[in-house]
Amino acid sequence: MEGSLDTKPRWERRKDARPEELLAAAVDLFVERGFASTRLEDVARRAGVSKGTLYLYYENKEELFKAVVRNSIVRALGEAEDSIAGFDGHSADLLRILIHGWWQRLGATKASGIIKLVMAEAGNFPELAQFYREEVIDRGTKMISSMLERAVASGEFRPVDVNMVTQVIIAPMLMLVTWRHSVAPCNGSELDPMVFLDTFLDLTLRGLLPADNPHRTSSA
Amino acid sequence: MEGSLDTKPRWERRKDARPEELLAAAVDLFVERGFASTRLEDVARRAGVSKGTLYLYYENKEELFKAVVRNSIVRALGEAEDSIAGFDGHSADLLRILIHGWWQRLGATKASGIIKLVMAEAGNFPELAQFYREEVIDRGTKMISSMLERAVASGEFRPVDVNMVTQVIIAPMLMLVTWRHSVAPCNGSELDPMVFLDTFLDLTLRGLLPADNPHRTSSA
Amino acid sequence: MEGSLDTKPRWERRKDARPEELLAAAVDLFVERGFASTRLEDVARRAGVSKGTLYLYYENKEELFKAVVRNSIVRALGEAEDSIAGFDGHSADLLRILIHGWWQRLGATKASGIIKLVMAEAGNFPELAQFYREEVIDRGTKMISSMLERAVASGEFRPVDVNMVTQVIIAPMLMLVTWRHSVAPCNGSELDPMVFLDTFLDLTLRGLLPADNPHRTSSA
Amino acid sequence: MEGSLDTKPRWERRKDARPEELLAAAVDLFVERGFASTRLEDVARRAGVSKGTLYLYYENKEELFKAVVRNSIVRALGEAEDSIAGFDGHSADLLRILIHGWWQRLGATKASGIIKLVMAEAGNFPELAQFYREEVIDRGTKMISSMLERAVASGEFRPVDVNMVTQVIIAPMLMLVTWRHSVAPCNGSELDPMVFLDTFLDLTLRGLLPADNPHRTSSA
DNA sequence: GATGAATGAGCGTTCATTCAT
DNA sequence: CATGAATGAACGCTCATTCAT
Repeated sequence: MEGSLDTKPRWERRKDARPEELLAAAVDLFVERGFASTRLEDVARRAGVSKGTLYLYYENKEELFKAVVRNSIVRALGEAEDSIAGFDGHSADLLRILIHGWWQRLGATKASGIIKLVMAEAGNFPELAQFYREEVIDRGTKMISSMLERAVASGEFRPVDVNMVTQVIIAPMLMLVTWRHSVAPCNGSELDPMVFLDTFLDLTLRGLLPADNPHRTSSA
Repeated sequence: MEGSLDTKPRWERRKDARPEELLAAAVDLFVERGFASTRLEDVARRAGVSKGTLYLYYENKEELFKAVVRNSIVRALGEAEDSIAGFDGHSADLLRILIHGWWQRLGATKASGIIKLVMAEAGNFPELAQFYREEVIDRGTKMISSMLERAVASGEFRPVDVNMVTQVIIAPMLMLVTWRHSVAPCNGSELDPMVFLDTFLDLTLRGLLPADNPHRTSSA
Repeated sequence: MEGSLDTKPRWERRKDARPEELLAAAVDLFVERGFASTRLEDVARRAGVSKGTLYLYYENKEELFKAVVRNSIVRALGEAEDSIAGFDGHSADLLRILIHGWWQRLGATKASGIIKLVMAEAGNFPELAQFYREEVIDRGTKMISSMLERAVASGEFRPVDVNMVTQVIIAPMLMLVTWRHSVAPCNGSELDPMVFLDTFLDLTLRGLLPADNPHRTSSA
Repeated sequence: MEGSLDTKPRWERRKDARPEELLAAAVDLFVERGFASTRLEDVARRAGVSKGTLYLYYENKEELFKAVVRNSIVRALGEAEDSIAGFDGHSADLLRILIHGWWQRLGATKASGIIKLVMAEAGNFPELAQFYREEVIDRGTKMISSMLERAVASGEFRPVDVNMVTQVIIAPMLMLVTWRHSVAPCNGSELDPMVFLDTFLDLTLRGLLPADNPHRTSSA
């Protein structure tokens, strides 16, 4: 029964897999070496193909990088948006879910290195900076802002400066990423991400929720 | 009176100034473009000398970078060490002085971009990473740790896990740098550094000082 | 009645048509972009086949180009030879027929771009140059020369330096092609080909025909 | 006395010579192989330098080509303009001087291959096409047109369609170039350029000059 | 026969580094 | 000391050609 679902010749099945294989190799190297210092030939070799093959799937280095971003960060953003849309409960719990989901889907994965990389190198590659701003920053910011607005409007959260709080929420995630990829490797220091995020959540929710709200503790 | 301090002919003073001029040009460009993307020709041009001259003073790109680091971060570290050695007062005040001094001498200056740069690119340049670890990280860590140890030994601070607290103290400084150079430019967001650092100091000292210690408030 | 002429199944007729379709696509692109700059992938795509298929019909790029030349210029040359062989009249009229036929079958068609292309690029592709010399230049020259010799021998034309006159006859045709493909597009200038060719014919025949020959005017 | 005029160190004299050496190598190869097929490494090697050196003098391949054009065709155009400005005589003689000057300064030199090259390849390099149109075609056309206008206004030449005649004058020069670089090498044929140009001049001037003008014959 | 994925040699361009002057 | 011309290795990208299916 399963075999009947895939009647393609082997090389065609390979072709379907290629983009994924190339992206996998690309994330690894981009994270290891940064955008500028990653050689496409190395990406190709790590994916087990020749340099030319890479160009069958991605127009150039920047497009490859965009694909990596779309395949990790943008995808996770979409999933987060979906989980917001489908969520039916208190916004405090939604915020907890988002932050934890971010950690599991991005923060803890190799892809988080991409976030650090963009912070480090976007300045030198204006087209990438624009792409990242449009497809990640703007969209992510909007997602959190509108969630906050809804929560404020419904009275779940106290009236706050939504844009400011959005920044406050994003900050510790970037912090964690910086830590993992820049500080820890230089430093050997430890920082338990879950403890850090939960501390942050408790603190922030204490500020966002109206007084004496039972959602204050994560055990709620 | 002034002339007696510098009897060299002008061109020789110029010669003595060269390294400084080169370093000034180099910081600017390293901070603007990162290590890999900075072209030595641009550094030389900005310093008003030829490319070859640069090599008279610095063996190669990495040595130039090291010199930049020594001239800013390492120098500031030395000054901090001196101010510790010469300090005669309560360790809580010393910590305040160190943090504020860091902000004034490094955090608020262009050189803070170097810190971010190292976090971003050190991975690609192992020799730089090693240099930075030895001359900045290890030394800075040791400085803070020994200060803490002394304070704990003297009873000024409660007994704490010194290594852990060292990390806790370093973190917000890195945070601030990351914010200024990576987040703010992508984000337009604001973060008042002094407020941030003071908040951190109050919070941390509250944890470090024995109960009911008058040094708890910065006005003490 | 029509069906009886072609009893093959449709796909097989398609197969027979492939070479023609490929050649058609190839002329277009060679003329548009030149030999070196034409990508075989584009030729294949324009013919509606895959790149690999092209290689089933033509060994490589040069062979494809040769086929294009054979299918246009060489074929026209053959037809011209036939029309000479089958011609029964005065050589002056034959020359008129040849020149006009050349214009209709080649000069006015896309294939004339191939002539220009050879003039422009043959230098870079020695094998093509040799092929073109053997199959076009030598043969065309011989055709005209022998026609002239016959006409001189028969007394239709005055005794002339046959090789020289051959060049004189070829020149305006190349001129016209150069004009259409190299000068006009840079220049917006016009040049009525028929007027040009007729002027040339009148002029040349005036020189070739014995005095007071009634064939001097094209209306004869 | 002469030595005192050149006190530069040898390598500096070399530097002054480099552009010329590079241009010389470049004309040769561009004419031999065309624009697209000429490898910059070959140009460099022929000039006796490394590939990188070429880029010290010319930003890229197109700029190198433009420099070649400026150094030959555009320069000759300027000289022609000067000789028009400084000319004091009958326009028929001026036209003769221009045509003969063109042959000596361009037509008979290697640079004439550049003209052919542009006709052949400009289509594939839009920026080059634009450059050539602006700096050569437009300027050259304007030069001839205004000369004709002046001659017509002064009554030296009969009233004619100036733009049309301009094309008529340019045509045989392009013809000659095509002949030398495209036809002759394929053909072994000969065409005495001076005879060709003089024939053209006599013919054209016969059409331009008022009846019974003594300037009709070049011996005038 | 037909496909199209894969290859790899080749070229334009950049830039840290050297060295004759 | 200072110069800046010269080098050459490196890398992004292209495309004719091959070959497993």
